[in-house]
Amino acid sequence: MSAETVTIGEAARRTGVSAKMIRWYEATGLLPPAARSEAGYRHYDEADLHTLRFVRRARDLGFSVEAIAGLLALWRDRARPSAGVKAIAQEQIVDLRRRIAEMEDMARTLERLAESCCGDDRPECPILDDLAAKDRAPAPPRRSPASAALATHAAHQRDKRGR
Amino acid sequence: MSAETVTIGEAARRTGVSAKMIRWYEATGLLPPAARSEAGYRHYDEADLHTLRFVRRARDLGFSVEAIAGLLALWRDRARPSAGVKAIAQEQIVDLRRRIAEMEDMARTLERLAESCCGDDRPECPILDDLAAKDRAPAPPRRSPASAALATHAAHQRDKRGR
DNA sequence: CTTGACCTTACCATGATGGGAAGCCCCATC
DNA sequence: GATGGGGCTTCCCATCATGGTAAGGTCAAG
Repeated sequence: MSAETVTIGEAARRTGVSAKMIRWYEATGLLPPAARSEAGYRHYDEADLHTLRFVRRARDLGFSVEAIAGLLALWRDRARPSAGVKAIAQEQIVDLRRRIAEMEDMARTLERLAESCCGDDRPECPILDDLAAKDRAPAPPRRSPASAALATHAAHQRDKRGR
Repeated sequence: MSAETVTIGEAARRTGVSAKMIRWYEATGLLPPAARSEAGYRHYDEADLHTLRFVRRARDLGFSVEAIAGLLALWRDRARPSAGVKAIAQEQIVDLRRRIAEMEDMARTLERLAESCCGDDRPECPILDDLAAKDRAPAPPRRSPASAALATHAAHQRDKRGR
C-alpha cells in the first residue's frame, strides 16, 4: 500500500510542479501537510498527485494561488453548486480580458511609433519624441487596490522564465 | 535659478511618478543622484521633471526599468542612430504580443469551459472536471530564462493596484 | 515656539518562483 | 560494512516594481 507512494522529486517529475513549489504550497496552506516517512521525507500517493496536477492545470490557466485554494475547496466538496466554480472562472476571464486589453493598447501604441521611425543611422526618432513629449497627463488617479484582480499574476512570473 | 526647483513630493505630483519610486530609481542608478539642499532635501528642476515624465511614459508603455535605462541613454545621446531605439521598441512589441497570445489562450480555454458549465445549484461542473483531468502532459519543458522578456513586468504590477 | 506637513533613511511585504548552503538519509557498489 | 553520490530536509536570499510604516530631521505658517 505504501509501496504506491513516491518522494517529492518523483512527484514533481510526474505532475510538472517543482519540488520547491510543492513544499511552498504546503507551507502556505494551499495543500495539507504531506505524509512523512520516519526520516522526515514527504511521500505522495496517487490522490496527492491528482491534486498536484489539478493545481498545475489551474496555474496554467492563470489562476492565482488564492483562486486555486477556492477551486480546490469546491473540488473537494462533491455537493457544491457548480455556480461557485463558474463565478471564479468568470472573474478570472474578466481579469485576463482587462489585462489583455491594456497590453493591446501598449502594443498598438508602440507599433504605431515604430512604424513612424525609420530606424536607420540618423538620430531623428519619433519614438523618443513621443516618450519625451511634454503634454502628458501627469498622474492618472489610481483606483483602490481591490482584493480581486490578483489572479493570473503567477502566469506573468512564469512568462518571464519560460521563453 | 534655484527658485525653479521643487521638492520630491511636488515632482511626484507633477510627473505622476511616486516619491517612493523617484528615490528608488535614483538608488538603483536609473536616474543620477538628485541635487540636494543643505538639509539634505532632494530638488528637481524642469529638466529633471522632463526626464521623470519620460520614464513615466515608458513605464506606461510597459517597458521594464532595464529597457528604460537603455532608452534614456539613447535619449541623452543626441547623435544616436534611431535604429537602436526602434530595436528596443520592437523587442518590447514582440514580448507584449507573446504574452497577449498566452493570455488569449487561457481566456479562450476558460470561456469554453465556462460556457459548458451551467452554473446552477447542481454539482456537475465541466470546469472542475477539466482541471482534474488525468490525461495531462506532466511537465512542459521550460525554455532558458533569457535576459530579455522581463519588460512590461511593471505594468502587471501596476495592473494589480490600479483597478 | 508649536504644530503639522513635508522630507530623510531604513526595513518589511507583496507573489510565485528559482538558487544555494548545510546537513541528514538511502541505496548500490566495492 | 564502509563509502560515495544523489535525493531529501530546512533556511535564507534574489527577483521586479511597488507600497507601507516607523523614527527622526526640517520648514513654514500661526
